[in-house]
Amino acid sequence: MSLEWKGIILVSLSDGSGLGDASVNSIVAGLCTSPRGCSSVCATCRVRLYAVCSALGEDDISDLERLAAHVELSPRTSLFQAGDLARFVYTVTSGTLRLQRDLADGRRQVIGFAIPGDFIGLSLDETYRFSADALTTASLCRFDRKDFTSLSHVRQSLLERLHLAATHELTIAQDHMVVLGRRKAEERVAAFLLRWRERLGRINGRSATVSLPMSRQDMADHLGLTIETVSRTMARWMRDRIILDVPGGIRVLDQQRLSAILPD
Amino acid sequence: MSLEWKGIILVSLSDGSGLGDASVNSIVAGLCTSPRGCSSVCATCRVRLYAVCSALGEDDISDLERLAAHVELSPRTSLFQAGDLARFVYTVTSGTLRLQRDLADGRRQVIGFAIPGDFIGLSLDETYRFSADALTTASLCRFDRKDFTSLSHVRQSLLERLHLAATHELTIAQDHMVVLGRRKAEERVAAFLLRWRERLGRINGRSATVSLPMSRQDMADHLGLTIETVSRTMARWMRDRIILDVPGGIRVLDQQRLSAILPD
DNA sequence: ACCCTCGTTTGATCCTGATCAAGGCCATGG
DNA sequence: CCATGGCCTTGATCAGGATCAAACGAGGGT
Repeated sequence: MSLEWKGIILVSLSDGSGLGDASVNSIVAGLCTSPRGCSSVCATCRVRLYAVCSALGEDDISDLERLAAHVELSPRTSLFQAGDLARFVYTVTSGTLRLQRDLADGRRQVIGFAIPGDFIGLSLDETYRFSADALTTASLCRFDRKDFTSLSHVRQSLLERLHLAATHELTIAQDHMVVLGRRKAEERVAAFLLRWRERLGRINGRSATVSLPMSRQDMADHLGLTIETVSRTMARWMRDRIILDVPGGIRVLDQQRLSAILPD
Repeated sequence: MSLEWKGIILVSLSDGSGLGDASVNSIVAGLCTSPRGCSSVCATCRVRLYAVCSALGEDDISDLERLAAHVELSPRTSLFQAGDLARFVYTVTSGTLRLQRDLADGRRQVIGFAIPGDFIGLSLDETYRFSADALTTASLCRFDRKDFTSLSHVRQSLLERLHLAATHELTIAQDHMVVLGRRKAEERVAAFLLRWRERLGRINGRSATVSLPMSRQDMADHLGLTIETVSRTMARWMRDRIILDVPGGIRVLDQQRLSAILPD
């Protein structure tokens, strides 16, 4: 199977994301022979302390850096498709991606959304079990899966951090099972908004304004609902002044009532 | 919080499970000072090659064995409850357990079922996020969580195997999200039967007869359905000669048609 | 300005699976 | 022997959310 990188911009666009020249450097990191020169990339990385990379200190980070390639995606482009040969693993450094599985008849399940600091590509299989698509402009650190695995054998702290990430993902997945299996429509939407806000808060700082880079359809496919149900639910909350419609997201006006929708 | 071990039989009952005297020895494994004496326990363990223990060879297994305590549960007894202090991790050696989360208003989500070889207790939290209850008589190897973690720092292969288990669990959880989010009632039941059969086949050998130690209610709570829907669906399949009712389970008569229910 | 398109909202109706209710089966114990 | 209770099955009815349908509104292109 050929690995086509549809829509990937391999050269950083200096789009004001703050990475700027560092991103350009990172593209050639795999070829970089100067330890001093390479270290500037991870040194300026905004997610370094949240991502699996945090496992490695100043002294060891260059081992990882040598393996890293920088990837930029434009909105609506695919990082990989379910079934593709799983050659790479990724750390998201900016933007939001959608992870989904598709059934033969067109039904979709959005497994989750990946945001800065998230690790993508945990898999036992030789192929990816889901597709990953950029919802916004997104940048990622790309590692060859084999190299990354090898390094994790040498630097045990990296393996520990990887295991932590997997366990964390598992917890999230199990939480979501409860939502999908036993929550009513309104509760599902509330659960999503509250958790999404919480997640964003952990990287951006807590805010009443919650950006929603995904479409209503994406939310519906994540929550096992239809787009109409999601739309109606949120419209009702807007009438009730629980949330406010803002461009690119919503603002939580009444956290109390929103939380109260979710019996726990 | 006090740790009450409701219903746990600490002494093996020699119930014909094949562990017999070895189980009795394992209870005192934590105190055992003779390497020769202790090693007999893991040496005769039927799940050793499937479980996380497989990470350790003949030479290192005694390290793990020294930490192990053997636990037996009678049917309908609890191993731990959601919210309990997570002091231990477990490997199932025989029997079936039900893992579930409960909502305040009585709704339940069965996260999954644990069978021989499965590892229970992966968690970031200080407390368990779900309850674990025995459906049948069950035996488990119990490890102090701290000790187990420490050992995994020393014996890297154990950490690797643990990470493998977590990743495997994650894959299963994500598969189940698709079932809960996008499958119709009939497809959910079919998906469950087929996967359960597959799982049992991996440890017992493939068979048309599938034992179902869980109740209809458990299946319903696993699949996000009601007991009536599960019952009606299986009753229809029995009329259609797709499956046959046998005590304690079912027999698959027509694998073809059962698989065909699941568009993939 | 116009029309497209795409995502979203809103309304009307339908249907799958939930809920309510009753009865069957079988093990246990008096 | 029958009473009890747990679990399962089956039937009747209901309703939450899906489906069908139409209109809206914000870009973007001509």
